[in-house]
Amino acid sequence: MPELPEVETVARGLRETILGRRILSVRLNKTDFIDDPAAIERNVPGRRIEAVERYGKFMLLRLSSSSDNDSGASLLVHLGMTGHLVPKPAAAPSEKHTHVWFALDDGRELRYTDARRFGRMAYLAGKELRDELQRFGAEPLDIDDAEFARRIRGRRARIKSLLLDQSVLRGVGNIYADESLWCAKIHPARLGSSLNARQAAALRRALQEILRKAIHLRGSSISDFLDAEGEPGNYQLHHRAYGREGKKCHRCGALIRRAIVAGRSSYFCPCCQPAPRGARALPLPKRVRRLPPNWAESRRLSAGRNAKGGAARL
DNA sequence: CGTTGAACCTGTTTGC
DNA sequence: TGCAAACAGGTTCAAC
Repeated sequence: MPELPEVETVARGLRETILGRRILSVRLNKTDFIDDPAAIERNVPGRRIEAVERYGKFMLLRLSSSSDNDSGASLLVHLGMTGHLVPKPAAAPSEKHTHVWFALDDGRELRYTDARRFGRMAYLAGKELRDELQRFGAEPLDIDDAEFARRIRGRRARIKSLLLDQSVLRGVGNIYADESLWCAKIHPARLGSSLNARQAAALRRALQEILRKAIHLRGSSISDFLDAEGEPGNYQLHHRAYGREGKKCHRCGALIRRAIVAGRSSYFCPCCQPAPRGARALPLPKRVRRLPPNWAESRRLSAGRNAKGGAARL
């Protein structure tokens, strides 16, 4: 589910709702997605949430230091594909697949729910934390043309693979990789080293514009993304490539195609995004893929929220 | 270096 | 209708 814009949306929401709260206690259900469950039970209770930051697709809950050398001690939360982190009144019934409850000092609980448990949670401080964060690449919203070109044009891997590689850029996932490649008219199977400076610059610009706009619209809700208020995002209404196999390209009218690149479904316009040698799209399916279950619901909410601009059609 | 496929786990959609 | 296969926005690891 969550890529950079979705995680940013959740982080902003939490910043407004739980900043400054003290965590009184922790309750755990399944723990196979937690690095060291005992470390959380031991270190988190009694701490205050002093900041909520996003780092790539991670959320960092910065905790007040309890004593010694644990300054900057943080709770790292990665939502995986189906994770939700939402504060609820302690009396509210817990959703299915809730695995962590942080009791707050105001009668609420910050709850982590994750059906697939592809997420990750860890308590990290000091060098452990620094080492963990160091593994990741540049922040996509901050990177400049020179740095972007350095990280992309020197590589022989496919551009799609590079965009998804968290040690190259932190926070880009399948949706925003495809959307920015469509916008910059670059085929996902192109090699990083095959892009000229102009194309790299166009891609960096497309990526940043799309991420900013997606954050503005509170992320994309394809099936089950919900922000920290339990609301879906609206950016899925602006997708130009992702999930649009067999539909018309908004630029040229050709039918959007799908191919597996870097092991992931990749959507592109065969006309605007010319394929490198050997890259082939999958045959178009007989029937267009069905819309995700809460599409109508998302559209309804977006209609209310963005009253002015007729929401783009899928 | 880079690619591919499998694995982690559950829910939903698709295809026969 | 029913059931099995395919698929899902993520990451990691082994094997080649």
